[in-house]
Amino acid sequence: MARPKQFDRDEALRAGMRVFWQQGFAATTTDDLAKAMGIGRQSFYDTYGDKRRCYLEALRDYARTDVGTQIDAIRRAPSPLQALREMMRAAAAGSQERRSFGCMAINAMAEFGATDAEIGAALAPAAMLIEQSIVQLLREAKAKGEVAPSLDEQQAAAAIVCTRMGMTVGARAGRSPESLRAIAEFTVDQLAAR
Amino acid sequence: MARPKQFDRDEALRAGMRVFWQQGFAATTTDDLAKAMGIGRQSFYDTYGDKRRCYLEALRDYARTDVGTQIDAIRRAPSPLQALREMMRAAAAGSQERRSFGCMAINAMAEFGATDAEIGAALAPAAMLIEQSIVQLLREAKAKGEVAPSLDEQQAAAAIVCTRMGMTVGARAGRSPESLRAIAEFTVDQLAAR
DNA sequence: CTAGTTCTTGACAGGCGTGTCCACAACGAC
DNA sequence: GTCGTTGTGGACACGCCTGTCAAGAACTAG
Repeated sequence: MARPKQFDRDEALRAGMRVFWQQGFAATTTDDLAKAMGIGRQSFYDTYGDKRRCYLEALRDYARTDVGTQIDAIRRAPSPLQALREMMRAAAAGSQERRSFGCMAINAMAEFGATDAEIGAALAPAAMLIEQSIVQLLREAKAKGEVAPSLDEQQAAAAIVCTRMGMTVGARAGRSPESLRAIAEFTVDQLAAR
Repeated sequence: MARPKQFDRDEALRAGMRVFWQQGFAATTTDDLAKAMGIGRQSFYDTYGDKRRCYLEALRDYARTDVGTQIDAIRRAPSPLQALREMMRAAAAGSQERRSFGCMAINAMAEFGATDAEIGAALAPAAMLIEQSIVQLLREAKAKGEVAPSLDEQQAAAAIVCTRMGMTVGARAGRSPESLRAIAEFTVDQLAAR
């Protein structure tokens, strides 16, 4: 063994993640990253490989954390529909700054489209998991009579995911938290059984 | 008068627009643009100023055209709800390639967020117009009894806009046209009076 | 046909960004 | 304390990208 790193690898990665998240991949320079991470150029390359690998690692980490947070929130909710409501409300919550970041995964989709296989592979599992969780939630909601028995869970889940994505893009573009909140309530109310 | 330009200004701009649209601002080089436009470097700078101005001009043109197309489609529809349906279906239509482009305005929001005032100003009117058109559509739908009288048009319109944005991002990320189509139908069916 | 203006083409300057090299410093093991 | 190993900081090479320059070609007006 020899000299240990003077910074925490994961902590620095999270700092870099925020820069990528806000600015996107192409607009971010390695200088931006090293500065934000509080480390030197060489340490950056030694630790993360290069800009792209660092981005991919940050993106994977983001996706994992983000999904984890959402799944946790679902578990804590008292009922399936309430879980859904919290999930939608979350897109309207947080500080102005936090909302202006949007979602790193969505920003990545917009920046790269489906052209980049590695990035697609980093995002697909998370997207799948979220959507499947919502399907599951809707099944339970149906069993409890919280939504109409005729509801197609797959379709509904896909639509909800899209609405949430759109809310996040809207948040990044500056849509007001009141409006976002109203959208969240409206979307869930629409699902509620009548 | 002297030597006229050997290319059509608007046509070349549209070619450049497609490059920006697909790759985003930061990832596009002036060489990419000139090549795609079929013009020389100097002609590019003479005609459009610089990269950023060209982007702004393309974005404004995109927004205007896109809004125009959607408004036209609304006018042609036989009923308000049908107009809405067509609008949502449109996000699922087109070739694989076309869908993989997503929407340039949404890509711009994701790339720049609300930080860039000029870009925000280029997008805001179009976003407003679309959303207001949907509000109007919903009012008419309500008058005709196509949707429930209790519907809040503002909230509903905002939610629909978000869903549509999310569909477009999904399309860019590779979501299947069948799934997109199903989301479109589901969203409009949810609105229909019961 | 001539003159004046504008477009076009290729080259180029300057700056920025990425990734590497190297010398030195710091640390752990013995 | 010494040695071997590993992190750090500064400098640097190289390429790419943006925006400009200059010279020549093309066109219109008169």
